[in-house]
Amino acid sequence: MLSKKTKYALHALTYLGKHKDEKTVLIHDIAEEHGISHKFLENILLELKKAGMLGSKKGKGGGYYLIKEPKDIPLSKVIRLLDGPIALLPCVSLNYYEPCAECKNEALCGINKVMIQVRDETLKILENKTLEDILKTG
Amino acid sequence: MLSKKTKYALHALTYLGKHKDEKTVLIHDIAEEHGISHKFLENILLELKKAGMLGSKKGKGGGYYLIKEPKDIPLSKVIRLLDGPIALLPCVSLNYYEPCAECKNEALCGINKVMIQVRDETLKILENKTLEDILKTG
DNA sequence: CATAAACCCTATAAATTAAATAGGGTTTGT
DNA sequence: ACAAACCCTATTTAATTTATAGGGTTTATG
Repeated sequence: MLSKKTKYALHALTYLGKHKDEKTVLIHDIAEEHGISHKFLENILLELKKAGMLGSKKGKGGGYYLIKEPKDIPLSKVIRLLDGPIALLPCVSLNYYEPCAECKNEALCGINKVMIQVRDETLKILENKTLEDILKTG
Repeated sequence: MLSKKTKYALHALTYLGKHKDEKTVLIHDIAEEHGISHKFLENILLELKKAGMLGSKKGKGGGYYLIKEPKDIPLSKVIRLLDGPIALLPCVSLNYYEPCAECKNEALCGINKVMIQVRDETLKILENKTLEDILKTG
């Protein structure tokens, strides 16, 4: 399951996508709309900003805004950023690889092999679903 | 990512699959092979047994054994049993449904809609990969 | 140019979940 | 009878997630 961080991030991105015509959107408004803690959401928006998905404007009248087209924000990117690996095991993660302690020889491990296949097929799904899909479906 | 419980369960099932010709296999042997705590693994094997994937024989000379064909043990079943939902959000889980607190109207939620699609495609993968795939690939 | 609005940043605390341990009970082959 | 091995439940520990706290910096506006 996705963490609340990722879930909140998706809600925030959706909110920003729906208010694309406005210059900026306040943290406060997103937090209130979904009943999320303002401060918790703030941390999440900062991470999204650092990752290059959002822009922001400081000072009075400031706020956040999307700096990418919704179709260019795949779920895989949001999930990786806030939740970490998409792979089911560390030994098959592309971005967060670590060997598995209980596995003596990865090259001979059938679990490893199958999980690589699962990872590749899962990635196909999560790289193809984007914020645009969320916006048009909602 | 999968919990250690699920990972250990997969290793145990794989071990049992590889030793299908022997009548029973000891917890101890599986635990030692993979450097897993005997007691922790014991709890996992009990769960697998209650779920109907394993049989066991008590007393001296006893142990565990597979009671299903490896092809009839899909990853989805093992993951659901030990890790819970496969869906990425509680509001789209088939087996562990719960509404999302931050979502006012599920019927109008684009995140919900997209996650249903992700769930269905993910299930296709995890229901089709079975212990047999692990055994033949290893 | 003072003020208030709003984002920026880091650290810490609280809550929850996962992982491991403990300790005995029951069954069964020899 | 005895020891090997599974069975069961509860508790403890560790790790992670979630949330809070507290100030810092920037900027529009009157």
